[in-house]
Amino acid sequence: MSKNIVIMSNNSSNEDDQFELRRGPWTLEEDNLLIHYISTNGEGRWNALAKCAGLKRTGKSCRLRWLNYLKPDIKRGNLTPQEQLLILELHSKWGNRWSKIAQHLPGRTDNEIKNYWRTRVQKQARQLKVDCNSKKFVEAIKSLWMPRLLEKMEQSSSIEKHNPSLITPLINNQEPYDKENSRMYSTDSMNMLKLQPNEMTKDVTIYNNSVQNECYHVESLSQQPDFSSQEMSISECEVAEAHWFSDEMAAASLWNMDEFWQFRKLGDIDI
DNA sequence: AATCGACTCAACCGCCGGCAG
DNA sequence: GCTGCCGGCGGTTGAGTCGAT
Repeated sequence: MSKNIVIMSNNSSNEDDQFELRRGPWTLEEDNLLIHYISTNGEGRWNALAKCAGLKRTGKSCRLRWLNYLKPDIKRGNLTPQEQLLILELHSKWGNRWSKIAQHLPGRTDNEIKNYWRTRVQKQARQLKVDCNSKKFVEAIKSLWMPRLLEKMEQSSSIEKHNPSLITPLINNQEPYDKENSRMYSTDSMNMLKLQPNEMTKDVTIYNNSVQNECYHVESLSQQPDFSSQEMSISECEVAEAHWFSDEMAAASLWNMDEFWQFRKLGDIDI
């Protein structure tokens, strides 16, 4: 028997109560069944839905497939800088509360955000030999990576002003803000101004952050710092981070924004 | 062209809380 | 109050893909 089929039983001798339960990847036919059923009957009551729709899947599996893949408003493709920034912001606030974070990224699922965090963010933490939940890593994010994302956002909005057609519609569709107070999230430590949602793609008043004026002498640096030492102060950490940023191997995989880290210019960050 | 390792992400698993009986 | 069911959530897995050698 295929490992993707499980015989389910409720301990009854009645053969009608036994059925094959499918597992693994969904077929197009199953997708169509689920979509069609939900479009006519709505979602919810997933176990009953699975049976009524004629799907040999658990209710959980149906729910997951619908919420993470089939739902019409699911947004596909890479996370925008805005979305990445928001994830970093919200994660520093709430930790691994993926569903809560996902509520503030329309069209993005908790699963997607979780995967992003595990594959992109945690990878960087591993390379730095630092716990991704540590204060040092959070500081590195806030003092270096978030500003980079903001710069990219500003760059995008600047390009948009001159040639709006170049900007992906995804950016314009973002509503990354707290619905309760209709203000975009911001990082106090970055002195970033609070923005109205519709300001996201307009001129962004960029934070006051020393990183902007940081001098990276990249040619003289080759070693990745060891962030694991608990004695290292935050300021030392920042210096070490600046050194680490010169490591193209490490930098190239940051946030899936490879082009970000190809700078080799002394005294400036050449995006 | 073949192999191998790293990476991605859809899907599953286990746990927990809410709720109805 | 107890029990069982269900939905939701976070953690984990593994098949598929891609790039390097």
